[in-house]
Amino acid sequence: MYSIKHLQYIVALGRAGSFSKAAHACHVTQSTLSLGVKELERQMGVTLFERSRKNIIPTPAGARAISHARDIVEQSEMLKQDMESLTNPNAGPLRLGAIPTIAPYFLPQFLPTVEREFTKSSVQVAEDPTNMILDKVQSGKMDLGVLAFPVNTRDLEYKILFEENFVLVHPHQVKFKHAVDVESLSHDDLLLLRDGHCLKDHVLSACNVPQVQKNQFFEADSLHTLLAMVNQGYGMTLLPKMAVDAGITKPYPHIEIKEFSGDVPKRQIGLVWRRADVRRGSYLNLDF
Amino acid sequence: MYSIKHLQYIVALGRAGSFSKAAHACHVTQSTLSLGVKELERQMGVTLFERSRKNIIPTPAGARAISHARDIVEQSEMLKQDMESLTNPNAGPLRLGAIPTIAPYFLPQFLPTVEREFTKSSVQVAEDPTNMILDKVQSGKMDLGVLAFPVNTRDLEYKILFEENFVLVHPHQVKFKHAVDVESLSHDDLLLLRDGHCLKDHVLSACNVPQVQKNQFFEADSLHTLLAMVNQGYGMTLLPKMAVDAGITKPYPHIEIKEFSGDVPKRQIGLVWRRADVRRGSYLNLDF
DNA sequence: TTTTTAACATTGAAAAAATCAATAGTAATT
DNA sequence: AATTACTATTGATTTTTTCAATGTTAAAAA
Repeated sequence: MYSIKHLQYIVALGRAGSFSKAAHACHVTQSTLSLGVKELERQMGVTLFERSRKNIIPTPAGARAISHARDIVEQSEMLKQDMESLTNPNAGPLRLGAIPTIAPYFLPQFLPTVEREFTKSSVQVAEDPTNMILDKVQSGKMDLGVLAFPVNTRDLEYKILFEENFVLVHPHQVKFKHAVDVESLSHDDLLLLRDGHCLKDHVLSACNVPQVQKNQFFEADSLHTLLAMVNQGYGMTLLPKMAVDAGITKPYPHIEIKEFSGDVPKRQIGLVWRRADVRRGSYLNLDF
Repeated sequence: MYSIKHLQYIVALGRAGSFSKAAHACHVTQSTLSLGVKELERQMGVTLFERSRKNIIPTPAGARAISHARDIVEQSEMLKQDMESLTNPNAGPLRLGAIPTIAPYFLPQFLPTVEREFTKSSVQVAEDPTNMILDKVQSGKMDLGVLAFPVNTRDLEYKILFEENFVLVHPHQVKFKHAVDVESLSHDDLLLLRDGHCLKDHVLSACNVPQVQKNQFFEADSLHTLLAMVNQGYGMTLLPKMAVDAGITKPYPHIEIKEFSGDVPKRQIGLVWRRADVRRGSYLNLDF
């Protein structure tokens, strides 16, 4: 493989038309440049320059080589500049992923914080289910995941940002006289998301229902579907308070919200990333 | 300056996702590749890869670097291939120049010979006066010149191809009873090309006219102008026989051609090139 | 837990390459 | 014939590259 230094030599020699001048331009001695050019000619198996006392003229092959060499040297300069602009490890795009039951309500509030920490980065956001996020972060296709905990983070590092309370969402006609307690809820009336959504697991766990016991027929794929069902009186569900605060229940007139008393069911929202990520320190700085 | 070899290492590492696999792909040991990548990171002042046992993932800067590196390595491969296709020194364009009083009549016959010798080259032809050709050949802007001799070839090498006789071109009304002799010509009736055309010098020299003596009023810039004047009866001129054979006098009805007897005036046609030109050997092969 | 395995990092020695200063050689010029 | 202005070559020195062997570490297996 050729040496970029040698390629610089022939570019300079083509420009200067003299070994000594070219050597001076390259800040090396004439013998060094002579040897460098000779070595390139040996490697290429081609004479690159006609030598005479008067002037040094590229052969046809030399002219081609110089033109290639110019490109290569230029690209190498660009690479150098590019790297200089990236000495801050926080430079470069930050690929962020969040689960669907968090993204719409949490990200609008959280992104400004992220952008404050990553001023040199463009933030790219993707919405994916928990396992997809874990896969992508682990494989390097994504940098930072926003997840609901508890979750098995495999060998990723994580940080809890805050706790998120659940609230009860029930149809108008169902009446609760006083405060509601998790224990008093009928498990059979619970409407839940489809398998794979971590919200389902977290709700079941919050209500102390063993995963195996529940085998319900109805499975929604989004909170809106869930709410529409509640609105029709088919049952009730637990929602993250944050989603309710964001107004997700507004379109459903027959719905009522009730906060839990006593042992409030909750889940945690947090971040995951690769332990070895160069931006690890900045992830740890992120708070909410 | 970065080493292309090292750039190959990071491309391979980005592809393989493992130091040992990348090292194997590059036919070096793992430690060599590790050191190479480390050295690049030192030179760039940036961490290029997240290292962990599981997988090696490019940092944002690393991804940029790899993309540049791929380009550079690829260009270097192209350069190598290009040079391999040019190991024959006769490859590459052959830039040929001929003087205007030769080009139209001689080149059509001569070019096939040239192309037989330079099968790997495209031949580029330019028409220039003698001194321009000498300048261009000397400075490397042109490779091979076709000139009329004698001429001062400076430090260029040359080769005579053949001798070219002059013929007399005179108006119809001027009668020559027998054979014409150079000595018998009236110098005052000679029509000549403008200064700078070597044909003028050669004709004058062929007719034994000292350069200083002639100070004529009329100076043409092409053979056609000259012939038109002869056709009108303004005088006579000498033309290369080759031009006449090519039919240059056909359009002029009042013109007559007469070959010289005795000491026929003539000039030589030949080639010039730089002594150091890699294709010198092939130039010497050219014959006519 | 302990062992094993499969990585990457580090080390030290040896080989290869790059560099320079000095010198030789060579056309062209004085 | 001497001088000048080049490029080529040489030999010593320094730097770089490379490898084999070893160290280290985290995950997987026993």
